[in-house]
Amino acid sequence: MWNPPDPDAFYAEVYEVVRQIPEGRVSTYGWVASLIPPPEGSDPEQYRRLGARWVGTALRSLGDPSVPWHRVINGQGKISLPAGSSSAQTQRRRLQAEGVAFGADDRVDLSQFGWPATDESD
DNA sequence: CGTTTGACTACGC
DNA sequence: CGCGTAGCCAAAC
Repeated sequence: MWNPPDPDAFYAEVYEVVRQIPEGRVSTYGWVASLIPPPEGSDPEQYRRLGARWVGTALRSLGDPSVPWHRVINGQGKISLPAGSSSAQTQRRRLQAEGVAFGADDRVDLSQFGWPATDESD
């Protein structure tokens, strides 16, 4: 089982990865967790699932404006924050300002705006 | 210091 | 494809 030796370090890596998200692109909690170097002996699948929560927890108490947290959404390609919340509206507006298109369900096409891009050559 | 919740995700129905 | 449940662990109360 994955036991984070340094939670602070994990959060720092989360912020680092989030900062690496280019403008006009979005990523998911699971992806961010996957991008972070997982400890040896831990299953990537398990790691991704668990990491997603730590990523969210890390961003929840995040107070660093230099981290583009608004580019981080859930695996459904939607803003995890409650629709109507000031944070959610700010996040969506910021993404739209960067060129990220939202669907009818307020969903973002990860195949197009998702980062890191897999299908797109980038 | 014990209890509850949570910026998630996968699986079952 | 939507809702409910299970799992994980740290932060908030």
